[in-house]
Parts: sequence; C-alpha cells; structure tokens
Amino acid sequence: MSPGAQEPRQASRRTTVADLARAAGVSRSTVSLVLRNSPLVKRETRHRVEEAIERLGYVYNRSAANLRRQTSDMVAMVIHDLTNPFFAELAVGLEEALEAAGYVTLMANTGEDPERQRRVMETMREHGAAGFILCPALGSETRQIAAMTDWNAPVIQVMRWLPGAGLGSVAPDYALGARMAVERLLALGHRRIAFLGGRMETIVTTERVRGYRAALDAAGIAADPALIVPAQVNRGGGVEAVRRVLALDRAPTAALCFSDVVAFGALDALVAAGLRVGRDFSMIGFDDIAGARYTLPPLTTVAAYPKELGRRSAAALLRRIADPSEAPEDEILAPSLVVRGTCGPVPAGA
Amino acid sequence: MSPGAQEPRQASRRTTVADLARAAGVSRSTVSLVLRNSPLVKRETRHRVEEAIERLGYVYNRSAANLRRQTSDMVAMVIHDLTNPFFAELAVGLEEALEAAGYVTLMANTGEDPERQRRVMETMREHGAAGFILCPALGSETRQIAAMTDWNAPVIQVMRWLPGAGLGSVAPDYALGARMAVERLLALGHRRIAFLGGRMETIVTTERVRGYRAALDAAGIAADPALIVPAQVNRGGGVEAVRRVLALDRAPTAALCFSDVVAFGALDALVAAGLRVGRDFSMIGFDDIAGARYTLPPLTTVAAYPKELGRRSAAALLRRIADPSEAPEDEILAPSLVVRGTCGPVPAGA
DNA sequence: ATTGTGAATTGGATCGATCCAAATAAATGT
DNA sequence: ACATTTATTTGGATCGATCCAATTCACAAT
Repeated sequence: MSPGAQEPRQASRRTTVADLARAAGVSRSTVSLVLRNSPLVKRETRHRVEEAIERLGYVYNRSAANLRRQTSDMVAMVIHDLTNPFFAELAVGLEEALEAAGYVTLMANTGEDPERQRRVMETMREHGAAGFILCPALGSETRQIAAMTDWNAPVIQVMRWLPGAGLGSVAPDYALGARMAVERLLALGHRRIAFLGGRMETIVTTERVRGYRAALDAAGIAADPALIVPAQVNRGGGVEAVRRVLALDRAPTAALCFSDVVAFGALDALVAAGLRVGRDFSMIGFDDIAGARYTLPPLTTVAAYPKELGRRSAAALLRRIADPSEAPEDEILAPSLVVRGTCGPVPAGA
Repeated sequence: MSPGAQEPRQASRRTTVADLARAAGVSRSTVSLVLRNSPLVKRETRHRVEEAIERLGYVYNRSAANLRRQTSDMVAMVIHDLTNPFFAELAVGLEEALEAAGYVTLMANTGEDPERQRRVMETMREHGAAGFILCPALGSETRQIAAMTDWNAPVIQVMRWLPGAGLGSVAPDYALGARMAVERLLALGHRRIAFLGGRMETIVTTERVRGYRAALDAAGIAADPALIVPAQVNRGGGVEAVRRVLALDRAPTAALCFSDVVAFGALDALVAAGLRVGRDFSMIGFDDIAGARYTLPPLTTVAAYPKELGRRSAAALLRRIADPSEAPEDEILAPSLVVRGTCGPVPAGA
C-alpha cells in the first residue's frame, strides 16, 4: 500500500483528564470535578471542559477512578445453569436492578462444576467485585463457600443455599409452595398424588418434597414412596417420570411436578397416553416461567417469581454493600398458586 | 457490647505488592515478577514470596495491573433477551469459551431497548471492555452501532446483525436452514406448507422466510401469502398461528415454525385440535434447543447449534482482539436438519 | 484601598501493579 | 585473583483519576 494514502491511524494514546485540562486551560482537578458533576465548578468553566470532552472524544476510565477511590461498581453473578429458564429470568431481573443502581454485572455459568465455580469467583474477586450473587453448584463445599465471609464483599445465595454457610440468601418458600399445591389437589378430592422430577441431592428438591409430605400428613394420608419419582430436571425427566408412574399398579390421579419444565414433559407424556389433563389427570407445576401460561391446557403452577427474586437479591446485596456491618439475612419469598387449566376434580372411575 | 470482647476487625488496608515485598525481604519488582510467573526469579526467592502471599492472604488486583499494562481482560456481552433459550445456550457457550481464554464476561440484557443498549455499552466501554459481543436490540440505529468501529475494541454481532454496519458477525445460515426444511417437506409430498411465527421486522425472520420462499419457488409452487403467519416468538405465538392457519379454507398439511419455542406451542395446538403430528400434520422447528428432543413426538428441527455459535463468536472476537488490524468477517454457520418424529408423508385425504 | 468571606481552582501525592534501564550477584573462563 | 558473562534484583517513573490541603479569585463590606 502507498504510505501517503494511509491515514496515520496510529493507536494514539487515549485521551485523559490531563489532555482535557490542557485543552480547556484548567487543571486536572477541575476536570475531575466536572466529570463528577461537582457543584463547585463555575458554569462557564464546566462548559469549557464539556466542550473539550466532546471535541477530543474523551472516554472516562472507571477502572482508574475505582482504583483511586477504593470502590468498585461491579457485581459478580455466578450461576450454575443459565439455560434453565427459571435462572434466565432471575438473571434478567437481577441484571436490570443492578444496572439501575449503576453497577455492571460480571457473569459466569458454572455448569454445576464446583471447581470452575471456585475459579471464576476467585477471578472476580481479583477484579474487585463489590459483591457476589451465587447460586451454588451441586457439590460446593460449605467450608469453602463459608470462607467467603472474609472476602470483604457480601455474598447472597439465591435459589439454592448451603445450610450453615452463614452468608445470607434469597429464595422462595419451596416447602410452602409445594404444600399449597398439594392442598389444592387434596381439596379436589385427589388421594393418590405423585411428586415428579427433581434430584434428591439438591435442597430445592428436598424442600419441595418436604412440603408435599407435610400436606399429605396434615390430611392423614401416608405418602407412598412409589409416588415420589425423582428425575432429570428437564422435559425428558417429566416424560420419564410420567411413564414410570402410569405403569404403577395403582396409578396416581394427580401430580405435583418439580418444575414447570418437568411439567411440560409430563404434560406431553400424559397427552400421548391418551389422558385429558385437567379432567382425567390433574397436574401442577412449579416456578411459573414465561411459557407456563401457553401450554394446552394452560399450566396450573406455583409461582416463584424468578424476576422478582432477581430484583430482591440485587436489593439485598446492594444493602449489604452499602452497609457491610449489616448482618446476613435469609429472605424467604412467599409463593402463590396460579390456577389455570390443568387441575380438576378426581375422576369418577378412579 | 463489651469492647474487650470484640476483635479489632478494622477494614485493614488491603495487602499489596509492597507489603509482600516487605514481608519477603525483596523489592516490589521481584514480587511482581513472581506474580507473573517470570522465569527470572530464583527458585528460593520465589518460594519466599509465595510464602508471604499465603501468609498475608494477598489478593491480586487485576484492575491495577490492567491499568498499568494498558490491557483488559473483560469482554462485554450485550444481548436482547436472555430468557430466550436459544440465547441462553449461546451465552453459556460464549462465556465458557471466554473463561477458558482467561477473560471475564460483562453481561447485560437490553430487553429489546436500544436506549438501554446504548447506555450499557457506553458503561462497558468506560470499564475498558476489550471487545463486544452484541445481539442488537430491535430498532438499533445502524449509524450508532457502526460508530463503534472507532471505539478501539472489536465488535462481533451474533444471531442478528445490522446490514452495512461493517462490524463482523457470526450467525447461522437462516435461509439455507429454512430451505432445507421446506425441501424435506416437499419431498414428503406436501404442497401447502405454512410458515408460522416470527416478526417481519427482524432480519432473522425475513431470512428464514426468504429460504422458505426459495424452496417453494424451486419446486414451482407459488407461495400463498395466507400461509405466512407472523406471530409472537413464544409458545403463545405458536398456538395462535396454528389456530389461524387451521381455520383457513384450504388448511396446510405441514408447517415450518420460526423457532422451536414457537413449534412447542404449535404442537400443543395441533394436538388439541385432534391432529396427530407426524401423521396428520408435519412440522419442523428451528434452532434445536435442548428441549426439542423431548417433545412427543420428538421435534424435527433445523439445528442452529447455539452453543457452538457462542464458541465461534468468542473465537472470532478473541482473534480480533489479538490482531486489531484483521478485517471484520461475517461468519456463517451451516445448519443441519435433525430428523426426529414430527414429519411424515402427506396424508391420503388431503 | 483594604479586608473578609465564600466560591472556585490547583499542585502534588496517591491507589496497586508494571515497565525499564541500571545495578548487583553469581557463575564461568583464564 | 580478575575479567567476563549470565542470572537476579531493584528504584523510580508510570498508567488515569481522585483526594486533600492550600491557594487564588470574585465580590461585598468597611
């Protein structure tokens, strides 16, 4: 290429406050005050600096500012499975709230790998994250997570939590939600009610099963172990669990699913088995993700408000960042039952 | 509280290289060399420093290092809807690849709001993001996005792109995918084939419709405008579109759906209408998200490999970061048809 | 003209790590 | 023992913005 035809295009050193100061004929300190909207600067001086900012195409350097001010405007969000729609909605609510508060979000997906989780959290710490939102991967060691208390940055566990880590958490009242759902089914006359999906090694599952059991207990019904069918937490798990349970000698007439996604699969399997959901078989999901209202019939489910959960955990974290002396709290959100079309009275024949 | 019982617990200034230097009896420079694993330091000195790191609980400060080195290890990911499972999978693939390359991910969800998009990208720029992965919000102004070329940080558009922004992109060949799907349906004898869902103002939709049209054209079939039914890109949209199209005088015998999520809704609606999908009606989805294999029958769909897409865009971005002089490229991934159970020969009666 | 007061501005030090050229230590050769 | 070479180590300046104490300015009061 002919050298003359080229623009200089050298990666000219980035514009700094010093350049602005020179251009506007003021000191660096004054430029800094303008950048931070201080009322100390005279109107006319401010204009002069703003003009220079515009003219030189200045870009504020937050890292440098944060270094000097010993602050940080970054929050870490460490989640174990973003492809789970529940978490995706939670993440959106969270990020939205953080952005509104002037923070940026560092995100990492751990894919249920505690080692990766440890690694990314360490990295984010080195980046100076002001706080952590953590949905711990399966198999996280309580000791290791609890050690974060002296990281000098608050941690809020969300959705899942490690009992005794002493870190604070935000989560729905899973047991209550499950109990409400089962009580509904009981009120409709169902006596054989299954619990479909979930993994017994997660606290989310054990809590939901606990609520399920409590409702049966209260109604004086002995929980039949054969009706509690753990399965993968996806559509396939729902299909699988329904097949398993329909093959039983005394099949259930209703089921509470671990999650809406599991319910989607269960719904498919029930329809495929020739059952009319809402008449021949009653079903309730859990979460109330965006897709739940669109199944046919629309899914009755326990709303756990993922987006709200995200907002709350953001709020809780920001509170702790603002006042680190505040003690960690466990915030428990009341779920509610969203009645749509998948439940009906127990069929006559059953 | 009794003062004596309290630990000092003062937010003692964080440990720095200077502290380490003092503790290990070496200079700051040497400590710095150790931190960066330089082979210059003598084995024994290194041990001494490492011991100090351990003892003082030192945490590396990446911001400070990046400031001095004039580099950055943060990448911005700006996405318009993370709750869309396709994007969620893409995001996971992306983040995984970035993490493996030693970068952290700054994440923001724009919720299809161009103003918010502008704002978060500006913020991330101020944070010194080394590059941007952008899935532009609807209504993004080409001019504004194109201006990012002199942000001194590469931008890769993913999934969606603004024609003529000159920024580089990674996306599946939507038109080809749609064409392959329709050709499959044609080969099975279908002649009235619908296109369900999507928004005509998005390039993703127009491209898919273009491929759909091309296949029909090639087969000498005039596309019937009544069979192209835009609808919301969610389950509800699928339900809605199927209802619309089944009410037609001459209803189609097959359909290509804008996406798998739309197909889920369509599937429900077809089943609800008493049609056996795969026999009475053939259907093909688009994306091949995780849930697609679990519908009943399992969904035949055009695989767009979201996770791979994420990895590729990460790779493309990292290449451009490593060599900024490299020209922006548009990378187009070939999709493939995943044949499962929702397609069959055109029914005899039709 | 002088002083006082509040408004506005400023230079130099600082945040924590790295760069660089130069100094020192250790190892080698004669 | 001394000169050379090679292996380690180091002080001071630097990245970009902010803090702080101190200075200068503007203007009213005397």
